[in-house]
Amino acid sequence: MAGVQHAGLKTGKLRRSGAAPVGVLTKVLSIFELLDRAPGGLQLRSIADQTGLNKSTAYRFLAHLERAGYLVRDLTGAYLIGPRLVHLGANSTYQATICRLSRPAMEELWRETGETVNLGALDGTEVLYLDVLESPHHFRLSSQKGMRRAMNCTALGKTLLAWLPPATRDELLAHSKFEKRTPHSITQPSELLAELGRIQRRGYAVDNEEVETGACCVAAPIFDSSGLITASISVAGPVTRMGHNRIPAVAALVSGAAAAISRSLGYAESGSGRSRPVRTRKTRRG
Amino acid sequence: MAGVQHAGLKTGKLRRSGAAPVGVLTKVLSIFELLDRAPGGLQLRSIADQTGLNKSTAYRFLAHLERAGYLVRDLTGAYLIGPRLVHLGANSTYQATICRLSRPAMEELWRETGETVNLGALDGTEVLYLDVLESPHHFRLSSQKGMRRAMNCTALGKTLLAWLPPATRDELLAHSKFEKRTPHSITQPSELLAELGRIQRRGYAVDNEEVETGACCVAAPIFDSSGLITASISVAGPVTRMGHNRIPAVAALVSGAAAAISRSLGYAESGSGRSRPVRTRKTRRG
DNA sequence: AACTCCCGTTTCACTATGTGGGACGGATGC
DNA sequence: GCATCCGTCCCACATAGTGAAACGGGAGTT
Repeated sequence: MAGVQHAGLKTGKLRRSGAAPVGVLTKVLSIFELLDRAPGGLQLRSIADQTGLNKSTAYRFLAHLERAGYLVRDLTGAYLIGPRLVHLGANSTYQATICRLSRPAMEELWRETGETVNLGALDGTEVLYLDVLESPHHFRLSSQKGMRRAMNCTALGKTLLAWLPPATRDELLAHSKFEKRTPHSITQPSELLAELGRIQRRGYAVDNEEVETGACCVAAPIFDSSGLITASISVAGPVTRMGHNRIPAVAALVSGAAAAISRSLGYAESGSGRSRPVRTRKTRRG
Repeated sequence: MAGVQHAGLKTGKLRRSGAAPVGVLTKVLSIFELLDRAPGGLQLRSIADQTGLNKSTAYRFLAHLERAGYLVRDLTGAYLIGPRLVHLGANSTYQATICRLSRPAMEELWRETGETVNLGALDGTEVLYLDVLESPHHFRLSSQKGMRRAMNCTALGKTLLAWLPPATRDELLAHSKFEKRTPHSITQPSELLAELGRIQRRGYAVDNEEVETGACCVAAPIFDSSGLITASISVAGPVTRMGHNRIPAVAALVSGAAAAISRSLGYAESGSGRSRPVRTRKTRRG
């Protein structure tokens, strides 16, 4: 016990969701995240130091987690993320979760624009259409769930590429093939890279008759709680209804929907606080 | 203090960690595992019911986990495994962990047999060599880390196939091609299936000049804490040193090493405990 | 509208539970 | 030999977690 420390932040009542946090949980999650950042594993001592937990407390947690198969130890005694933790999300494909969480926003977008709404994610070197809501118009762009398309000529694909970490993106581009479906399709790598830069600066992607002559498409990125792009949402319609002057308005709606989905995935736009110290219990009378 | 006072056994020799379990952890992990088995998500009420937790308690945990990004909620309020949980093990590839944990057992096996020791895992439709310790003999079987081979003609591959869940195995076999590297290689699916049955009954796999004429290989399966096969370990040498009469002895050593690695991965051979009820705190009178 | 039922959320007094300083014993290194 | 450092274990203490009950609000029924 090192005296009273009120020195820390005295952020008043910033708590947005009601229930009080559980101390044990805060501590255990901080261990998870510490270990996630340490591929080589960590010893009890350094875990205790880096999380600010008491050595006994950390030990109790680690021992419990090890017995449960969530952590493993190597011969030096270092703790590593274990099999049970790695496989946790494996059953319910995460894509199904994204699909389900996106539904409300997709439906709202569908109502607002009256056009076909698509949800897509990266799958291998292609875009996989996770979900589609078709426009009620007779003249519409028809897609279907489960369909795949090349990255280079769709707004969904270009969006996914634009926000991918550079290293991942470059490796992906090296292995993917560029389709030329219309005269507008971008097939030059250098040209595509320039386009990705424009997209990122602008905040959304436009497919101007690049996949189908007469078709126009506007897409925005969806991020998860770790800040990585996990999916992309788009509105697609004939150029007759999606003229140049309508695109900014549609883009605003698509971006709004994408932001809403990101939020429900736990994405907090104020990309902040990497390492927050764990508050340990303090005796009341210091 | 009800319950845990003596923490059970006083066996100093067994490396079982003796720290008393943490109630909150037990409860939270039971929520994780419940949600992992429910791809469609679960409501607060049914989570509380199925884990035996009090509704308030479950709520507090769920709210905290949601705020931390470990869980997400769909519009009906159902809780789902969230992005942070899915990506937890993603940084340190799990294969690196297996490698590290296997080292001691591999080195012991290497000392005991004096032959080349291989560690392999399934990667796509092939065997990926995760680690290799080469025999000190001048006449030896040389392999290297990162190498890939077809499943059908290696002891490692046959082992991985033999213990795979049948559905996974069948799908895999349908998409993989069979190499015929020597006259002994098994290329008939029906013949391979029969061999897999023999392997599973026997407990280990033998490659008798199926990948290289004059080479012999003995492999055993490695399981993780969920009971799934995650890797395979083998000893490889020239038939001149690995004669038929030496194979049972080598197989015993390989199986021992495999079992040791499985144990360090959290595998408990007494395949039990699917659903244990969570012990909740009892009201005072009991 | 008014009533009912069923959830999720919040509250609050109580005490069982997690806590952490300290002790023990085994490695490793001067 | 002595000095460190580490993981493990112990135990009295008081705080943090607990859960019954109350609250609030949406959906269905009359």
